[in-house]
Amino acid sequence: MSPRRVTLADVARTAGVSPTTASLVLSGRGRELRISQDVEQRVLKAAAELQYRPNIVSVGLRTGTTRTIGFISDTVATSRLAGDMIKGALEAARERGFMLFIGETEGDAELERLLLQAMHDRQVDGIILAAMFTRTIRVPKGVTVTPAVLLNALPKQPSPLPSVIPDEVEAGRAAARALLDAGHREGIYLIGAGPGRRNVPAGGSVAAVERLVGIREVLADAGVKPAGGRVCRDWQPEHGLAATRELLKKERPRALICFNDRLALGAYQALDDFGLKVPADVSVVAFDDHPIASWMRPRLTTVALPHYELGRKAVDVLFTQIGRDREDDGGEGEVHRVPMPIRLRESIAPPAA
Amino acid sequence: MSPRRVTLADVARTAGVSPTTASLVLSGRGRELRISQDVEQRVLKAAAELQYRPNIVSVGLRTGTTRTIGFISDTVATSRLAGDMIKGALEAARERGFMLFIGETEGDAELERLLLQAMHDRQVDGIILAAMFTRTIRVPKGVTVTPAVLLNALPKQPSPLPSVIPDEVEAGRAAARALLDAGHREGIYLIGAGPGRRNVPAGGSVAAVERLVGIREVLADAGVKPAGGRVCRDWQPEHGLAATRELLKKERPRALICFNDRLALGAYQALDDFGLKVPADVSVVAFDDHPIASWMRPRLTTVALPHYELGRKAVDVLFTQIGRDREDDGGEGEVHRVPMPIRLRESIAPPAA
DNA sequence: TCGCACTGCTAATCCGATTTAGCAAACCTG
DNA sequence: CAGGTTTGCTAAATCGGATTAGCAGTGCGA
Repeated sequence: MSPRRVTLADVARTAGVSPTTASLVLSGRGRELRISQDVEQRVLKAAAELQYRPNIVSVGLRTGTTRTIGFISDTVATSRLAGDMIKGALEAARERGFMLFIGETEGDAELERLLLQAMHDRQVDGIILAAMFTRTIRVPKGVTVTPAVLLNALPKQPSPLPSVIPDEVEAGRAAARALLDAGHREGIYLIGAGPGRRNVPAGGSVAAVERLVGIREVLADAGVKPAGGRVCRDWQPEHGLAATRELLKKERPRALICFNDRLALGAYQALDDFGLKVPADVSVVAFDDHPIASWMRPRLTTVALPHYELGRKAVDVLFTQIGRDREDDGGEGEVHRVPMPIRLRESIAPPAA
Repeated sequence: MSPRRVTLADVARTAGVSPTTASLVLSGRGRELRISQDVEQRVLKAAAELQYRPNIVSVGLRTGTTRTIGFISDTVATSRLAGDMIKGALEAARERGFMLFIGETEGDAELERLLLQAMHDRQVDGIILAAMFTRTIRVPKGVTVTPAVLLNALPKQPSPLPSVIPDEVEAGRAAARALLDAGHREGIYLIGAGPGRRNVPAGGSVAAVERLVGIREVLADAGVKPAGGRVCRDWQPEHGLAATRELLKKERPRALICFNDRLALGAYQALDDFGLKVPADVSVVAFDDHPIASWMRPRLTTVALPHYELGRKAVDVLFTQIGRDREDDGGEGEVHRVPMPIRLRESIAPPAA
């Protein structure tokens, strides 16, 4: 062990005052409690010289606040997306002098319970419950004893917890608008879900439902109707490949709205198989802004999931919860929607004449 | 706030004993200190009924151990790779009842200092210093006051800290062996580094150096010499594309060893441009097992970076450090090498006759 | 019957801060 | 100059456990 941490008592001793006085000065309440300028200076000087830093564990025991928040997600590692959420949360927390505990449940309710316990045992000041893919989740009981926020998730049952989610409806609108802006009116097909409002994959994906709503709304407003669509059970490249191949056997699309970038990757392959060029023959727009989107040739225009911003926002919302005097815990939690910016790249062109 | 946490005093009261006795029983030292069976049972029963859980903050203050470890990396979010490392560390820690603080320095030494401070202030029991890309790092002073481990990194200056890194040399051997096993002897080109021992990109990438060593060793042992190689300044798809195009203008390779999967993605594109088929015309093997490796067509054979295992191993090593009585802190830190498994997929075939 | 060892438990202290209650000295005030 | 107020600081309690020192009560031998 190093030469032992410097404690408040050490500071008090070198300043020649009592620990009480030292504490008062260092917590900024010295003026208020009539500590003289002289003593104040001595304490400050001693603290600086000794490089005193309060022991947060001790403060935590006494005051109950540990300047720590718990971040529990269903999956951290599956994609870089979660990493960005964590990063956003991390930075927002750090700016306030807070640290993050992280935990991963892998969808296991028992593990979730254990993690929540472990965090409560460490007296976290608040908890962020994050989902990798936007979806509704069952809010575990025992979360509400502490300020908490749902991140990228909505409560399955009514709950007072606030949520932070991407604005998927607006994202759908943006994708559709991008095609309309390029002049597309016909031959617009959807890959992954649609064309009907109900044509969504099972599993309660919020993204599928809301993106579809936004797309249909903008198209309808422009008097355009999607020429067709394929629901994909899962949104992996192979499904995009299969669905697009299927489509190309019978139809000749002018534009594809793929429900995520991985589907679009498969769609590119299928288009290539049929000798169709992106974007000259077929325009493609997708969602997520996964790293592959900028590796694909031509680079894919896509509506980005703002993971970093979601993480930051969750911390912001959590802090307003912490700040609040938790009287008003009745009612439904607010839902905060974070904008999804469109990344215009090379996969959209005006329809060939 | 919930109905207040149950404390040891509560347990003692309902069991009708002193807090001391309750503490003794619950810490398992009851037998040793001659607490009667009867009392022991009463305490246990009371604890179970009240669902008592010790307040770790309090224990931390008294004993100095918080069942918490700090995980500081240069980048969390840039790739899913870090996510897997964190996941491995997370699970290994959880199995021992430990939680993880995470922090991200983004290469900023000042931020690193602040994070280390923040973690020390919270009395972490140990620290993992992780790098995203295997490399040598300057060990910040002040780390050694606590048990610590370098993850995916080697100390730049001599240091007593142990390191956990992927076994890149063996990975290089495995990649070369895979080609030899398929019957390749000629026209083997390296993309990203090589062919000479010194032909590595600037920046001190451990991966470049060690993979190259392993590749050259196995090839040399088989009496084979690489037909050529291209150093790529950065290992992104566009560099792989450019380097491979350059190569194909003059040469007709039979096999490519790409120094990572993203280079291989570019190489695939270049090969396609020249009308060459993988693996019929050219076999390709790479490193990392990035998610794209299994999305590429044909699916890429690659030597996997064992991020998950690296994370686990770092925690294991850290615990032996924590367990140790830190007398023997002289000498160099041990280096633990984690095997990199090869993922055989579809991108290697015997050379055409 | 006294002293001693042992058994079984508890009182008191400590970890490092915050916070409440209060005390001595200086200063007024009439 | 006694009595009250202010000023400026400190003692002591507290948070929730772990740990050390020690205290009754019993049994046993001399």
